Amino acid sequence: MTEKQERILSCALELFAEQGFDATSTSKVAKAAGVSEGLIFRHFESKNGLLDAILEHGRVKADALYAHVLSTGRPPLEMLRDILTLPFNIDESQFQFWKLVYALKWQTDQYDSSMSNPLYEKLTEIFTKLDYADPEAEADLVLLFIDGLATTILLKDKTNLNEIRAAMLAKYNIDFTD
Amino acid sequence: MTEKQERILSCALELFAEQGFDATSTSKVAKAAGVSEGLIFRHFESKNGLLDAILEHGRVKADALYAHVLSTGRPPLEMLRDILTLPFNIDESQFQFWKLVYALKWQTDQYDSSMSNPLYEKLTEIFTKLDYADPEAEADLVLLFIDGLATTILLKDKTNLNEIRAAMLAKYNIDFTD
Amino acid sequence: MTEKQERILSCALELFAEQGFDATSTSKVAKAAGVSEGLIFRHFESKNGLLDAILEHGRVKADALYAHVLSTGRPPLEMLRDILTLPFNIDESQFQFWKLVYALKWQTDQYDSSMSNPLYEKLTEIFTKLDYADPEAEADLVLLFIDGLATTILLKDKTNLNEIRAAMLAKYNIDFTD
Amino acid sequence: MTEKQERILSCALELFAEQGFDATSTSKVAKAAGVSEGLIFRHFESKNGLLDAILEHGRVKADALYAHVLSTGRPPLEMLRDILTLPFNIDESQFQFWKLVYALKWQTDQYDSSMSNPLYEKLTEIFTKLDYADPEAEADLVLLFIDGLATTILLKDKTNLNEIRAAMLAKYNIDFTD
DNA sequence: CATGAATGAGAATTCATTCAT
DNA sequence: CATGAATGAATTCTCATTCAT
Repeated sequence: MTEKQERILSCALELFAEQGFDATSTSKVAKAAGVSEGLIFRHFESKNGLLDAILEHGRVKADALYAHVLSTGRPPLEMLRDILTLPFNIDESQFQFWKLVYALKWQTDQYDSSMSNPLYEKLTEIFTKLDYADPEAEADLVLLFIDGLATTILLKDKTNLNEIRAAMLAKYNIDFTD
Repeated sequence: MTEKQERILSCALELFAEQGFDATSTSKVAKAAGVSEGLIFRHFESKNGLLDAILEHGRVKADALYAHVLSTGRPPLEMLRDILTLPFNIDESQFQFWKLVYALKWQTDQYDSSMSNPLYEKLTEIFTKLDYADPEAEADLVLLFIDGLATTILLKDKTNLNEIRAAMLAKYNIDFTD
Repeated sequence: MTEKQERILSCALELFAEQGFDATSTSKVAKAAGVSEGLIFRHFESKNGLLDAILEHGRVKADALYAHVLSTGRPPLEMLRDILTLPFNIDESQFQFWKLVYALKWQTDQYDSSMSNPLYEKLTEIFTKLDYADPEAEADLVLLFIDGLATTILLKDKTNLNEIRAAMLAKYNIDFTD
Repeated sequence: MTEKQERILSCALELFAEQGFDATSTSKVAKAAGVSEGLIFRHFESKNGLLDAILEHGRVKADALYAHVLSTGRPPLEMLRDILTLPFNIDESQFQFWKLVYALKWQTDQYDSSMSNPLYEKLTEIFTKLDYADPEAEADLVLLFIDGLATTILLKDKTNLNEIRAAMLAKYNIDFTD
């Protein structure tokens, strides 16, 4: 991967995340990355190819983030806490990626549950172990929570996130002092 | 408002909601509504004007929906339950409107908290009455919940919404038998 | 059909015929016709749509030209003479159309025998009546002749066409004094 | 001439002949030949340079084909027969070359009579010897015949070529049993 | 000799918008 | 009120060509 290729990827991610995929022209991307517009197509075939490359790129990092959380053999409550607090750990470098992912959800035929499916299965497992009456519903509820949390973190200002986290964990009777 | 005007509004809402605002051309709207493209501009001045009209139109209905929930002098827990279950009451006619609103949130400079602000204040009031330690954080948490819920309802299939609702209300110790 | 539409058609025919379809950009056509480039697409959908419109337009005239030649109940030799001399009757207004048709033949998947099929059948009929040993081969030979003739007339200078016509008709023992 | 150079030439010939010169990008040629795009320009300077090389390459073979036909001191009728049947002798290896040559004829400023001029002069000579009234017209007629024949052979299926050949030679009273 | 990254001009096509009727 | 012809700018994408390695 050449330097220009990387510059295209990161500038495109930034613009797609901030302005939306449709609202960002390839010419804007090229200008931002300081390359000719043609180069985008030489490397990524099409504007959608560029998007795919960005998502693929980010998925790798996302998988790493999941990996720890999903690793086997840990106490259920600890895992639950980790899952519930996932969105709090989106650092600067991943911020834009997730913003893009969440924005794309709202575009028809772009919604892709593959990002949350492994979480869903793990959560069902956890709530089964914790003897919840309806583990699937609880898993859905947590995912829903995470979606709301991600929306809040990615879109609104993050002034009192800590308080929100505390209130949230309290709902699951999780000791949040860590 | 003429019949054609209404047809433009409803077709545009549908297309904007399903395909995205940017991805929907005025020509598609005109074709769908069975009117000339020029008419859109005569009535709504610009594509953004059309969007504004749609949002204004929907806001009226949304306000009606809020009105009951926000009316004063009701028991806090009842109000809380009503707020928490708001998204479950999005009927067919409002579905597209909210889908559009949520999709627009992710477009820069389109985010508009005006839709949730009155809720926030009411929630703070409620949690203060209920003697919560951090009413603002709880209010934020509920809004966040609602965002997640809306995402789930608007984007995913709605198979086990009832179970999710039950699990959710249980978290707030609300008797959900109604 | 508006005046601009007609100007697009005739300018496009001229350019396609003179420079080739691939070598003629829609921007050249627009400039030649004195219209905006967008108008071409509004009226003809695509560059290929424009080509189709041109061909359709010309086919009507071509059919008229064929009509007389293919009309029934005339002496075989007279019909044969008329067919053999068809290319000599391409007037100014049809010149470019046929040049385009012949040029397109050489583009893959553009070859379309529909233009010569009716002639083939009529010729077979004629040579059968004239008791030729192999009417199909003779029909093919005449079509081939016509292709060569068209090539000559459309591409080369037409100085001694009359002599060529005389020599040609002599081969079929046709009295060419008319 | 390196192997890659040859591969470029033959792949380009094939693509130019089948899809047309304008419709064939240098990138397609490079891909087909399994070489880098840059190599085409190193060896042939430009896309037109590549075309020239192809034509030059083919002309050598064409000249060889002509050489026998044009050789002096042979009976006129025999020569005439050989010329008339030239297109029947286009073998596989020359097929694409002639297809390209004929296709290019229809592109402005590409028409080049140099390929047929020597034939014209020889034909005039032949018909003068055979005491035809108008040798030039007869020469033109034969060339025209050859153009039609080439069109037929290069574009249409070649099912009954033998019958066509027989019918054709009969027109010139040539004994075709050979 | 050969590659492949890179470019800039131009290709077809789309789009929001205007305006005469 | 309503149409549809027309525009010009912008968009995605292609292409011949250059050049450092």
